[in-house]
Amino acid sequence: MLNDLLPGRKILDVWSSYGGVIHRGKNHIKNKKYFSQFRKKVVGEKIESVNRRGKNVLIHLNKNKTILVHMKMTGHLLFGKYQKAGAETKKPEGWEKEPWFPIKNKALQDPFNRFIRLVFTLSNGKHLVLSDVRKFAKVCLIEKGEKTDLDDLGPEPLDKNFNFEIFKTIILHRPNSPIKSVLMDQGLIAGIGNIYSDEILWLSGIHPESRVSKAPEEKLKLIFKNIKLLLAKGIKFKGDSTSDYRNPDGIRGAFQYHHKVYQRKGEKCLKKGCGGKISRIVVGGRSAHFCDRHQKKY
DNA sequence: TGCAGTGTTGCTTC
DNA sequence: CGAAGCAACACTGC
Repeated sequence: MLNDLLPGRKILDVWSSYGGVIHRGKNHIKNKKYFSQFRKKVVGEKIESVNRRGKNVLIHLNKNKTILVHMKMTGHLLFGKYQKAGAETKKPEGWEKEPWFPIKNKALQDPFNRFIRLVFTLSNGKHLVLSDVRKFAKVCLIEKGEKTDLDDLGPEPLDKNFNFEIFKTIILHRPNSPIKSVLMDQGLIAGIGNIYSDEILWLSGIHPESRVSKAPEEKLKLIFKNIKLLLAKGIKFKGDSTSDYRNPDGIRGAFQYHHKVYQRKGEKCLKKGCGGKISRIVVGGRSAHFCDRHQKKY
């Protein structure tokens, strides 16, 4: 979607609401002065293309520079016409926390889009903004040859070359770990988060705490198949807006309407004829939802 | 009212 | 090496 909107536009200016939204190098190093360095390097550049690696959005500029955006829990990128409040301008109600607000666009005026921490002013009167309630999101500039977080990511699960044998080899590097933690380890496989791991394991009929090496081959095959299936479904429905996530046009994704287990604690299992109930436990520090009947623990 | 919970990840400690 | 616990942060819902 951003790849339809951004390429060809020039970055005219960058604004941020707090020092620290811009990070540098590997491992999340924060420093207020990085913002001015970042701004100097990207202003005047033209956006060539946009793509994704794992959970990172990559905005490629000319001269071998790439802006990396990781939205973490509550970040989302929005695109449209925005205005910065001044002495004369009046903001919509509820938008007092940050100075930027969208002009004449109902979807962008969604209350979950209020937390505008970073603004790229683009050519032709449009803006790319980052809304992020919890301020976990991270943005950094990658210059050619620099080491980045991307170097540590596992393969893309939707890549045609990512086959069952590769999957099996990768996850068996952590034979005694719970399967859910392994699926969510970005260094093993890139891009699977908490919601998708729960949904993958429900569909595969395997308990989130199952040890990788104990799971039978046919279960691993099922998990492999369902990773591809559910990530593709997530993309098809334009993401999951259980919480605050919005698409670049400000509109909700629809994957939340297709949850079978995530956040269904205490409700009936939706698998035909199962009759089980959904439980919630903590695995690897994250909430894990599963059916107490048809998800087998190995 | 207080506290658990939250599309995530990195650091510290053991 | 790996696992657990905590930290970053702000808000919602029970």
